Amino acid sequence: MDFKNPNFFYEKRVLNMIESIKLKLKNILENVILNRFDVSVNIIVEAPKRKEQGDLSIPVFTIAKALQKPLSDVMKIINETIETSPLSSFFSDYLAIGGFFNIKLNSIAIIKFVVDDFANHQKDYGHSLIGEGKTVCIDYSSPNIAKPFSVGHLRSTIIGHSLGNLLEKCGYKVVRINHLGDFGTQFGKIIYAYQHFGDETLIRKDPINELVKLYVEFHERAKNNPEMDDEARRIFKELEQGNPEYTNLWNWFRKVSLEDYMKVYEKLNVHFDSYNGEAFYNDKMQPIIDELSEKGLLKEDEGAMIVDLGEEMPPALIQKSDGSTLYITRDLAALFYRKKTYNFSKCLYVVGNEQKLHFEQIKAVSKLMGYPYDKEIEHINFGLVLQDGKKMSTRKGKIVKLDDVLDEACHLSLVYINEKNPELENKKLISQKIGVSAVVFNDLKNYRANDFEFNLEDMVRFEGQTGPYLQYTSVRIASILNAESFEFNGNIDYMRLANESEFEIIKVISQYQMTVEKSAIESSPSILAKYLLNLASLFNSYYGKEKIIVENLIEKNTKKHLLAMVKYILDDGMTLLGMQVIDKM
RNA sequence: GACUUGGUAGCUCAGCUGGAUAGAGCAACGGCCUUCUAAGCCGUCGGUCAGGAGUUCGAAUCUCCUCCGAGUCGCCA
Repeated sequence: MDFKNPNFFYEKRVLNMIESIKLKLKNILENVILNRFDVSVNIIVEAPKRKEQGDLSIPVFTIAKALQKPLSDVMKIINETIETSPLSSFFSDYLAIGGFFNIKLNSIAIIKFVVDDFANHQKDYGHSLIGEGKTVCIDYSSPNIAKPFSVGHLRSTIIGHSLGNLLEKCGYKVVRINHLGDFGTQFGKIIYAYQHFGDETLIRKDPINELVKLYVEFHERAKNNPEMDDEARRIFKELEQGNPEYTNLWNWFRKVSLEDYMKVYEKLNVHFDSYNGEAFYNDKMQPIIDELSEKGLLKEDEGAMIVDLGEEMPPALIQKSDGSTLYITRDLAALFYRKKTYNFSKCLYVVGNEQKLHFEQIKAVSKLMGYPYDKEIEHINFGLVLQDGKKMSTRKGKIVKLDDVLDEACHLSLVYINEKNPELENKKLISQKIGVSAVVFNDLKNYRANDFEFNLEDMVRFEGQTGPYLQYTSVRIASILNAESFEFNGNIDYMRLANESEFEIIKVISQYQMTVEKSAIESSPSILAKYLLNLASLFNSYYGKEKIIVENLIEKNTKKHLLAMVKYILDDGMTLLGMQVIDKM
């Protein structure tokens, strides 16, 4: 281990400097204790809760207990070990508080590292190599044709989009797949409804909304006429088998729906590599069914074909008693197709909590078939969009269209601009970027698996932990940095950055890469969202008490370096979340 | 009923591989703009971490039980 080598901490850039120090410290202490006492302990090196307590902290209780020695003796051993280790040059002070051995970092060394690291990488600061050479497929958005793009699909869309960005930042090759819900019994229903009580001219005028009306009406009528459901199933089966009349209608419905979705994707700035939906796999299911049959996994039950999954899970229904296929059959076909086409190392499905069982079944079936996909596919579940504590549904006609939500948010941000900065140019365009980003951030800031109460008022509130707060922070910095020319020239006063408020910011900056990796690995954009809020808050606090544009040139330049780093991370982070960056608001 | 998931400040939520005095934002109240964007900053108020038991030097975090909410449980997706 060559701690003196300046490149030591750049190794693969897997860990930032402080994390790296923590890990080395842990290893050194564990080794010393193992060698001296022949006792193996797990030593924790963490950050203390309060900043007066230093930068690193080692709880000594467990070690003392394992060694059966008093705390003070163990403290002494730790102190000696650290003092004689090459790490000591990164530390400036040691404090024993209660049962904790705390360490203050040598801030100058850390600051130099962070600032140099940043200057060397700039545009790809925070970029990681953990995904190099690996491909990840992400199945997200996947709206159901002939249904409006609801706020329910919003979650899948923006979580998936953000995960794609995060994974790319970590070096993965990402394949973004919009697995359109363009097949299934619902099409039998819509076609039935269209043929019995639809109106072509109305649909041409306002396609999506009319199709939704038909769908809703079908369900209302079917309540008292259960034979309509049988008829819809029959129609779908014929569609599956290529009935030309139904296929034409299907094509039409699909086309107009997709045109509608594209408008939303444009607003959200979301894109896909593939729009192969369920229908795409219509001719790719038979080989799967054959293989299941050959492997003796398929059996008949009440006229349907199922795969028995044992005690823990209900059986997977592969083929209905009328011979038509189901969602899971098409998903299996899609899985095999994606593996063959993209050779993914992971395939993520950004789909709601309620489909948990479905993905458990897919894993179980593929495992029974002898494939390792159960380890490669991952259900990125997310919570329901609730309204007044209840799930929103198109069947009951309670529809909240995403388009309306976005418009409302944009409109409100325009109202705010007129209030706060009426002279601003391009108000309309900027208000759209603020409004859409507010909706995106509002969704991503909470842990995805939890339910989500849909509240327009909270969403467009532009105070506190919101998208506009992040944008506003970036804008404030932009207005300083753009006032006169600035570049990273390294002409700075490191001592100044060692002041408490500056060093706090430096430490957070140094955690950016690790935060991005953690967000990507845990598929949790909320981790990054919380981090950005924290960074913005630290900056705003700093901004409130420090003047940046000062007479002293080196002081001014030093502060600008700090601001430029903060701004880069805010902008890069917002982009990763799928928000838009602006320089005036 | 079984399985999954959640219950932390009035509201929205962090924190959960056990660590120090449980944190933010909103709301309420009080300050701060002749000086880099006040969509901001500073401060005050606010908690039996659903309840109980257990493990531990130490529990919001782990285990068990109870209560409450949500989701899922073959011919929808």
